[in-house]
Amino acid sequence: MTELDTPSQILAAAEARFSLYGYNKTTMAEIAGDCNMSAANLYRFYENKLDIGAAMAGQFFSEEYRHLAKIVHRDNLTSAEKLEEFVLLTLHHCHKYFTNSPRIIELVEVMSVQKPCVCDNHQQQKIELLQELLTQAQEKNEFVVDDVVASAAAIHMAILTFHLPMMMPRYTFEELERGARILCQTLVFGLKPTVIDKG
Amino acid sequence: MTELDTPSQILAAAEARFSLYGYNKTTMAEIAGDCNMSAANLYRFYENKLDIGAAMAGQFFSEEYRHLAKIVHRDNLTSAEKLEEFVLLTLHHCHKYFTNSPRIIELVEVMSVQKPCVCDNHQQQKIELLQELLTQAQEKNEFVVDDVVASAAAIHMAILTFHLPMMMPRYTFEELERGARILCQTLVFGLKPTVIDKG
DNA sequence: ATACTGAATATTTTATTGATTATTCAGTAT
DNA sequence: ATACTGAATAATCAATAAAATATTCAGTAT
Repeated sequence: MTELDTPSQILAAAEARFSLYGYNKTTMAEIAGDCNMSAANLYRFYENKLDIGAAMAGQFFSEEYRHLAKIVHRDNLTSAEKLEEFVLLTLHHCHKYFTNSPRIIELVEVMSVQKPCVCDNHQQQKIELLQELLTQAQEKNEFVVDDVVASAAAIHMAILTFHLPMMMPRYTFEELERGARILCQTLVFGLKPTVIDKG
Repeated sequence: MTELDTPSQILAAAEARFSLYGYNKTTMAEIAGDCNMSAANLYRFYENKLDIGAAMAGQFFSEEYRHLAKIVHRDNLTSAEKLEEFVLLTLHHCHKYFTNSPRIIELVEVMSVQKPCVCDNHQQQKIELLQELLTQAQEKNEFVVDDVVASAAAIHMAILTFHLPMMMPRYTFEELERGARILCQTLVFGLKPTVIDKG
């Protein structure tokens, strides 16, 4: 068991409290107490409580990011499969935390209002993964993409429903999963019939 | 100038107040005063204040619906053009009210929490228009759609960004419009290259 | 009966206060 | 100097009281 440096120790204590009691109900004094230090000392390592929350949300987001990146970098999937896996993983991640960890959702909601850059960064990273996916697909001649940056942004807008916690209660999980699959199918194959030119 | 019946007169007075001062800041006494009647009398025509708000939101929604229906029923547009017009009109409507009429947005937000059926009905109507669009397209051999109901639901999920007021401040209008166009293009033509089978 | 009102009651909002919590800082220990 | 604390201050939250508002209803006028 390797020793944690003080910032990590603080973050671990905060994570335990935030997960169990929520961001708002956790006090700096409690986090400090768990670390056997005074509340004042926390400020030597984090600017304020919001920064501790941001650090934890950052970890949470980067966990999702690593999974998504893994999908994009796998070499045994077609681009179409990668896109679908990408969207379904996004949905599963969001749905899982929405149903099982209302405390984490609370943290994310606080951040999206009071520290939006944390969420914005995560969204931007996901857009960049989509760009990478499209660029790969372009190179393998699996997709034809005129403007990778613009298309990634558009796809990201389209799959918003599947990573907004507020959308989870509006649909059943099955509806969302079905919608995600059909949307991906449509994005890949299009609504137009495939032209078979026998000439 | 045709005389308004009492319910319409009340609704007109409420509309004026809600538009100018917002739903929450408008009192039943004020609406009644504008109609030269007592507050108690309003209850002979509407169950409560929420119902007056719902009636007004209903008008607001049905205005958008009429415009969208007009697009779906036009006969000089291809299905692809209809889909794009549909999404762009949705975006323009949302953006216009978000930027020019924060009071209307307030009303819609109150309804979405306290009388969600009003908003749900509107969404359902829009989904049905999309179903109609897809059915038409199917008949004209412009689109190939396996399951019209499921596809309409999926497309509706995908274009959510363009009718959620909360999304308006996250992007510039140009970004949203560009995203909407590219998304529609992608939904119609797909990301895959069109197969030209010369066999 | 129908259309309405004024006054009574119930509910919601707003303002006020006290208590809790976040944050700062002067100062102690090493 | 570096790591930390206790106590002071500032900001936020929770409980309450006061005011405003929504809603009901007994009753008046036509």
